[in-house]
Amino acid sequence: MQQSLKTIFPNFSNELIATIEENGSLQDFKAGTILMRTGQYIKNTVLIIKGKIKIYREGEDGGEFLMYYLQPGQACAISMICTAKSEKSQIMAKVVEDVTVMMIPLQLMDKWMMEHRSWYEFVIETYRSRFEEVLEVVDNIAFRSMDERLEFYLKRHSDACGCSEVNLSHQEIATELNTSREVVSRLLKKMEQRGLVKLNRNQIELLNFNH
Amino acid sequence: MQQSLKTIFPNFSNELIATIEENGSLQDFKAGTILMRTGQYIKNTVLIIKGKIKIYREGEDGGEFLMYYLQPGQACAISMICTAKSEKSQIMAKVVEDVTVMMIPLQLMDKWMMEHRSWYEFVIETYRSRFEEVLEVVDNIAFRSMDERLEFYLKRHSDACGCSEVNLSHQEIATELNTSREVVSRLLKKMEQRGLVKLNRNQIELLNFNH
DNA sequence: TTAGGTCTGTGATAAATGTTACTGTAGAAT
DNA sequence: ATTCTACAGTAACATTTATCACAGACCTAA
Repeated sequence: MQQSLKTIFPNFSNELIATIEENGSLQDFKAGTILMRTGQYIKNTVLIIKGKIKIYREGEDGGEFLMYYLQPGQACAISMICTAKSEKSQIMAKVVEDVTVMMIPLQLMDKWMMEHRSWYEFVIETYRSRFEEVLEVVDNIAFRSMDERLEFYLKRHSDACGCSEVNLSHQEIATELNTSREVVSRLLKKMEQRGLVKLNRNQIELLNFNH
Repeated sequence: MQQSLKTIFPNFSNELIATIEENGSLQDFKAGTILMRTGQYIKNTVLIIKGKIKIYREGEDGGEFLMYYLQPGQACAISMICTAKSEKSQIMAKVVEDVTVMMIPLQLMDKWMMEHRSWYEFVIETYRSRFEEVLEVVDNIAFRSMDERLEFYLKRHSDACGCSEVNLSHQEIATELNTSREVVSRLLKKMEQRGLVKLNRNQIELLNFNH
């Protein structure tokens, strides 16, 4: 286990890894599990060991707007930010591929900041990269039209899963972009005509996404 | 001066305040100054002592999308996040009301995190509140239509300036919402008919904004 | 006063997106 | 095989937003 933690978080010092193993608790969750809901109080910082998580912003009307993915070696920035004051979560986290996570009680998160340089740097880097990712999300919805956003969405999905097939229904995609299924269907059809994708049932093959 | 810094940043310890005064440099900028451009390297962390700054996300086509305001007692989260690694700025900062800022060299920002508990807490709280603010921006553009976004924009402006007059042209508002002047004019006209505002040249009076 | 600029209002039109309604197809369940 | 359901395609239409065109109001500078 020590070996694998070190592999996933190569920048952590050995003492930090030992401390994490001593104090953290390893937990598994199945795909589909909601790890965190908007408005819930946060009690742990979450490190992703294995699997994938999607982070959503929820609208009042029940929309689930996709913000970004969390992958092994990453951590939930919101959980880090909020733990300090045990604030409510501003986002919703859903497991999309069976995960193993390391749960770290909030008091330790704060304590380690002072004791472990590598933890401090990890936290700062997590803040930075998540902030940038959210800024990119703002770019997309503020400056781009739906067809560009759809392309970006598909590209990001393929980056995250490391494959060129998207196994999602048009409805699921529409929900995560906060638009309607018909719009997604139409735009995908146009992309197929442009030779960018091949459409099958419950699957979209990405063809020329070598941006 | 010590007195006034303590007033603006009440949570800072006395030692921290003394250290800031010793190492920081106080600078004034006129309204209209661009304090930071997208892509510039960041060399300082910026604390706002007096005045107001607007933070924008710039689009490739020259759009200037308003993210949030910075006010006395606050700091630029981006400058804090980026200084650690001397990264490029992802945003543009414009002075909208003559400011006095305290510039803090990036090495100190990092050093103080370990030495001053009140600085550490301030930085974490800055991250948290800015992150939340950006999430609210995402909400607006992802879930709301232009008329709601315009109302929110006006409300935020009046909150920031503490008055109920918005001295901006329709064109300026349109730019910051990334829409066109005509749309803003029309929506404002409708709001006037609903009794929410009174329209004058270069000025919008907010009437029933007691949300 | 006149000329030129900026700001605002508004109609006409275009384009993008959202909504409704209906169809057919594939696969699962019976 | 039949039925049921989720999924996908698409036409028709509504709404929202963007663009183009133009006119009048106001301000400033000559």
